[in-house]
Amino acid sequence: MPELPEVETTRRGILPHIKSRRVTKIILRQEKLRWPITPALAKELPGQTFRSVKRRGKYLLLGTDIGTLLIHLGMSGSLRIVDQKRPVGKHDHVDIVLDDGHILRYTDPRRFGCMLWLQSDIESHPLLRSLGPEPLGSQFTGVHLFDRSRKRVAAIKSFIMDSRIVVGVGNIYASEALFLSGISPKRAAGKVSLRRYQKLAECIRQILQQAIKAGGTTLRDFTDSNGNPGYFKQSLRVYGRAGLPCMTCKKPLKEIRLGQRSTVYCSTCQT
DNA sequence: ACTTCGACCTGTTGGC
DNA sequence: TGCCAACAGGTCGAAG
Repeated sequence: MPELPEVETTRRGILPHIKSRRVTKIILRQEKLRWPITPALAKELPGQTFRSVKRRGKYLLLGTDIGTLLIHLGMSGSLRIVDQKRPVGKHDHVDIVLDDGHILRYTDPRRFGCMLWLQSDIESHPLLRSLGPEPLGSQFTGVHLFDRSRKRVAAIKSFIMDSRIVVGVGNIYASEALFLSGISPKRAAGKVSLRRYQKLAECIRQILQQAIKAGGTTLRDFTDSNGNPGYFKQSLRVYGRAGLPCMTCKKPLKEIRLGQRSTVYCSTCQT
């Protein structure tokens, strides 16, 4: 489900509801996520007040005075603000009950997400330590992509989806950004010119910003923290459009697999 | 250091 | 209608 725009949409949605709110209790219905939810989390979070709600790549970082709650939504996770009367669904694994009676509810059918309690040096945590720059930050440039890609033979799509290179670019937006920049997803990362990487960096930034503005992409079930879908799906040019005409040249879009991910592109417009 | 691939899960879709 | 395989927005960690 969530790539960077969907995670950012979630962050913005929950921020006003949880900032400065104290956790009164936590209800664990299923602790087996990608990694198990630890007893330490259940023990230490109650009583704490959320001071900050940040994002690093696709990780959400909910800061308190004594630790940080790190949440990843995996492939199918979501966070919603609900009230206490809301019925509990099959995949509603965690409720974080707040002092105003609302609940921050974590739902995740596939359980690829995680919820970890971090104490001390967030930066050096193994999951965060090796992450590349934020695509919407000033560190992310065409020069950065060019420098990191020299001698690499992997397909450029796999390269830009590698979180050590740049965070937050998943299958949808990688496909879209490559279409916008006219680069074939199959091209070896190491054989792309600086000029083209500058264009690509610009397109990645642009597509992510537009998607955030639209509230993310809802394919089947993504909604923001209030239950509203995102409207970026209608702006997708290639993802999910295999066989349909290219919006530029009208030829049918092709579909291949790269790094086990389905990849749609235009073999005429992308070279 | 880089690349590939299996693994983790459930739900949906499409073919027969 | 049922069954089964394939696939889905992610990414870690082992192995080559």
